[in-house]
Amino acid sequence: MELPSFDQRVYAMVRRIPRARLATYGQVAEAIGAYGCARQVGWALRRLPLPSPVPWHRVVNARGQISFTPSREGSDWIQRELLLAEGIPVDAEGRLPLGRYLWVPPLDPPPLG
DNA sequence: AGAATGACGCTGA
DNA sequence: TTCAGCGCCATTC
Repeated sequence: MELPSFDQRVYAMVRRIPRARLATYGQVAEAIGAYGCARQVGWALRRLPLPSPVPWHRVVNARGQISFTPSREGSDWIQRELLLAEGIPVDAEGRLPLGRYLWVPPLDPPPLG
């Protein structure tokens, strides 16, 4: 068996974000045991072929804002549309009420209860 | 190998 | 609250 790659772990974790909930890059990184690797999470999502079953649009930055950049070639605006479709209000600058929709990541399994 | 880049995050002004 | 600066680290050149 081959250990899951970093990308695979990111995708598996993002898949666990429920509909109409939001997570930050840092949150996802920490949840897969890669604290401090928020940027790598962004790259992993960037490599995701679209469309995808992975709810990548539910991941935003810690400032509660969609990360807009030309390098995304429009996926940032698609992200805004997908979030609106889930009922999450997003203003023209990509800002959203992160606190009200923040996802609670699964905690590390305790050693023995 | 060394430098630049970036879908990030925290701190201080 | 907004903004600049710095730390971060895999990827890319």
